[in-house]
Amino acid sequence: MVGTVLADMWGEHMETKYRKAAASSPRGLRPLLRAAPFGSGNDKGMTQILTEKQQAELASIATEVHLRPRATVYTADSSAHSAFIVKDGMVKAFLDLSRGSQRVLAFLFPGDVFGLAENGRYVNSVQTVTPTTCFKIPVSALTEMFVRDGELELQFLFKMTHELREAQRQQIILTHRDARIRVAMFLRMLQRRNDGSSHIELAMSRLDIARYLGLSSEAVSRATARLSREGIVAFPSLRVAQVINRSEFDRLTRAA
Amino acid sequence: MVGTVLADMWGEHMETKYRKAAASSPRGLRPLLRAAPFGSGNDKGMTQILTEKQQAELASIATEVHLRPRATVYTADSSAHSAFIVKDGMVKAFLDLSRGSQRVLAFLFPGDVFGLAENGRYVNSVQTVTPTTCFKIPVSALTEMFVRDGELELQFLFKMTHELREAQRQQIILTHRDARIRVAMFLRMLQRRNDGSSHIELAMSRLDIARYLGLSSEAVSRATARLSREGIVAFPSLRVAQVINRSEFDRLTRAA
DNA sequence: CGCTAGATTGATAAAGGTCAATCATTGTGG
DNA sequence: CCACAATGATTGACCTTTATCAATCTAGCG
Repeated sequence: MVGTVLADMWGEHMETKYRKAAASSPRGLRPLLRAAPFGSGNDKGMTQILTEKQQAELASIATEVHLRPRATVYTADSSAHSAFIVKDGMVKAFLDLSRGSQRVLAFLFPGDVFGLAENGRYVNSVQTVTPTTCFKIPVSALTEMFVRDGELELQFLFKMTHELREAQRQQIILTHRDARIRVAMFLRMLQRRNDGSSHIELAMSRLDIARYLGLSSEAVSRATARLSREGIVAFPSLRVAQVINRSEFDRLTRAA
Repeated sequence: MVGTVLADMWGEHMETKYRKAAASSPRGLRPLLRAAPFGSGNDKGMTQILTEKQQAELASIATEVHLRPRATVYTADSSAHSAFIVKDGMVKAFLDLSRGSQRVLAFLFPGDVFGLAENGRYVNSVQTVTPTTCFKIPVSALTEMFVRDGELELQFLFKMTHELREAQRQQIILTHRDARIRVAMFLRMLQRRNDGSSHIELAMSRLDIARYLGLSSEAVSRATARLSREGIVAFPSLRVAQVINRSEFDRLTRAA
């Protein structure tokens, strides 16, 4: 039954490749989680929070899934059997609203978790944006492991708390009327995701950015054009942003 | 040290009353959590998810805190030592932005958790709206308990996942341009919180609603006036809403 | 090298923000 | 108990900004 459902979603045209995660080389292919703990650790900000042992534990019940761009991982309301951790690439969580419009709720990067359902149903849909590798973990095995290993479970609690913060930051962005500010804050979010460099890779389309920021794609275009014209952010190509005027950029995005 | 910080926030003018939760009568005074589990339970939707034993465990490390309206529970960026569960009443989580404006991120009702920090700092501020009783739980004791009792921890994982969904629903609301729809969706959210009755109690001010919906208070006024004029929702008093035209109300709020 | 989906730019109209004034409600003090 | 003060809510006028529609341009990709 599970196989049937998965076959529907990851049909033959997807060219997905499965592999036991545990069978991989011990280091690079294990699940990682990016989040911040409750208490005050030595280092501030997000870091990898799993121990080697926890990674190995997870790997023992995880499967690696390789997906090409724009592949559907799952759709909202479908029966939920697995959770996922992004290993490499980028996916978007979204909902299709009534009249064909789409709202992007989150972009998920390596170390992010998605697919933790409610009442056995996924609450939103997830599609890949770039070529993506995910760890796929049966929810039943995961919850069993949680009960046995409270430390591992705690890492997931940190992670979900962290994702809640991200969603709340997104709320802040969405309440700003000015499209220029929304786009700038969005770029700052991507910047934080990476190393904080002024060079920002935009893996998603302008339309997906618009869907994420609650704007029309035209408004996003005009906002980027204006940021460029004002010498705050340069866009050397469609998929690259470069912060030019750091202080002005900070001023724009320092609304919170 | 903890006492010092708390004294700053809950000073003598607050008239707060402390009481060991465990010393209370066994039933009604224990912490409850409202959320949905990952898997498919028998009943859909939110329910109380803690067992009697788990409630007792929590109660053993919790303190009851009574707060009057508009009392500050904690402020953003302050040192975080305790998490909270709303027992009775209602609080708001918010952030004060640069030029005096305020964004309300969430309203928290009985069974909701707040105060799970990141890196030892609260990420937003929390104030009571109505007279409120909270269970106050030291984070250190809570995390220790988590490691011992994976089942209890799992309930908190459910809860935080559920709060993430709430935040994402809020994102959907915020992306709608029409103020009337935002207000209607907000009312529907409150409706779901309670028993789903067409009679909706509004504990918060219009201004707080505006801050939550990313609107001006004028826009909220106009939206409620229009809903009333159109015979969709009646407002018999400032703090009560009554859904009149159910089908039209559903149509407006059935954007997702 | 042309094709197609995505991105940009322009013009128009609708909707909410803002400023200002009035009304209502709550809480206080006489 | 009432009057008044103060805060919150509502309404109106005007203005800014974005959604929308439409046309053009660009970048990948076969």
